[in-house]
Amino acid sequence: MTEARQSRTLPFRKPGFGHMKLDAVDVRQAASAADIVYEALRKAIIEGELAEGQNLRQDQIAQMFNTSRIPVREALSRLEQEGLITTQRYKGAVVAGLSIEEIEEIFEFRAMLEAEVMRLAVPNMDRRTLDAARAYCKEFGREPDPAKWGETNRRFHYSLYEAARRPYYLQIVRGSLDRIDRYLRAQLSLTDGVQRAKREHEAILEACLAGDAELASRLTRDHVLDAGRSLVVFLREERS
Amino acid sequence: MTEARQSRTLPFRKPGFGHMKLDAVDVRQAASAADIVYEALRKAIIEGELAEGQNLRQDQIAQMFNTSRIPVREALSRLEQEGLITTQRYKGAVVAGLSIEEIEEIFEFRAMLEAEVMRLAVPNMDRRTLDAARAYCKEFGREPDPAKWGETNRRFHYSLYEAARRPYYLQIVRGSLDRIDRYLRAQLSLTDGVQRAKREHEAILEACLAGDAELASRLTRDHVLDAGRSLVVFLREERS
DNA sequence: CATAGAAATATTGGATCCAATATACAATAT
DNA sequence: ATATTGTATATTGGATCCAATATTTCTATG
Repeated sequence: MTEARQSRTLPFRKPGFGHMKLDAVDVRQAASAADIVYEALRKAIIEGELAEGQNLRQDQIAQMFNTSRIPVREALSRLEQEGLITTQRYKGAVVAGLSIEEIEEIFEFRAMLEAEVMRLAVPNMDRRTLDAARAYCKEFGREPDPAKWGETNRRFHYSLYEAARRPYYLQIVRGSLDRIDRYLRAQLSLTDGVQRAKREHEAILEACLAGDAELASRLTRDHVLDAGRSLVVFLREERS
Repeated sequence: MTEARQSRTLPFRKPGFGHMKLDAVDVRQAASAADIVYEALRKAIIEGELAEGQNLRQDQIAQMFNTSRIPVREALSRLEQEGLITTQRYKGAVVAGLSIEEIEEIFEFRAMLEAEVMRLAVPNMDRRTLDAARAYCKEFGREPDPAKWGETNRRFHYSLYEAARRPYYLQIVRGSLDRIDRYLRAQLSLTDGVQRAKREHEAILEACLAGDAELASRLTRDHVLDAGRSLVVFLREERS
């Protein structure tokens, strides 16, 4: 709910009201019912709370949110556009599953994309960015709860990527990460992935601190590819 | 309409009916009203028939398609997810405009992405792909109607990119191209862009025929960056 | 008992209706 | 005249209703 509103809330300051110390919120961008349902479903799918193949009944979801099916349908159509669910006419929506080939392709894509974003980011990294990244890196290393690894992992990477100042790139990063986040979380939880991820994060951070864009980029690429390979091994085992 | 249905139609063949030569369509995936509205609006926006900032009244659109506002709203929410329109609660939707900075960023992104796709595609190009690409290349060179340049341009590039056999990459290519296609069309029509594009297409095709992935990739990158630079010059002139 | 067909039920897609909000414009006050 | 308030209209967001389709259950029949 808060998240939904935040996602539509921009810094807001109408001119001529400087004297009114009224921490005002731009009401025009308050979250609609559809926004709330969309954010909640997206989160649940990304975090793996809804299993792939799980049916999403409009009526049931509407009742859970105390609303009608209309906002639910709008949320579902957005999720489908994003690739997180698939729908069949008159049959309904299910949480999208990915084949191993699709997962491999998305990891390959992410490796390329995030390496490039990192290359663009390093030259813009200031003290504050690096401090924040260091904090998130430590947080990831210390986090004992596997359920939170996905989230802290994402925060660490984003804190660095933001320095690239490329909103469009980041939007694509978000989309591609959304699609495979569930699997990544499973891999972190169920293998030795965290130890390795931790070491790789530290190496990436080091390269950023040293201002070595080329190295940071290459390490990011390898980091993503490593996770992908490890995940694919894991899935081939699981799915056979 | 046809396009809408196509986008949901996958190769379909029920077993046990091999003798029935009845080019059957999977009715389950027939286009819904929302699909039709979505495809039509998307096409109109991409081709620049709807000017940026143009507002999209639900009722008006619904009447144009002889339907109610419900499918229109679903189409609009998909378009917003894709970034082709922006909406404000209780105020409605308008065709999204891009700042010059945003346009530059998307071109930079495309240059990276399409160069990579080309690198991956070249090793898989067979005779048929190359013949098709050659035909599209000629078609682009011969096309006298500026309104069709955008379309033929896209066909040429896609025919090569498809060899990469990377559906996810292609989906992202489509999304990024959708966002700036309008401007690209304007640039092709209103500058000497076509002549240059034609030469560059031929060079790219040559590299593909020679099987030189690295060269084809670099030429693709430069091709996109050239178009972007030329467009930005044009827009800075126009918008000042 | 197994199975094909029919009836009943559930679910989605779309139309219509109502409420919330925005916009345009008139009325009023300073 | 200008600014502010109130009112009418337009538009969107959401609820409810109906039609189209899918799924399940029941029944008849071999």
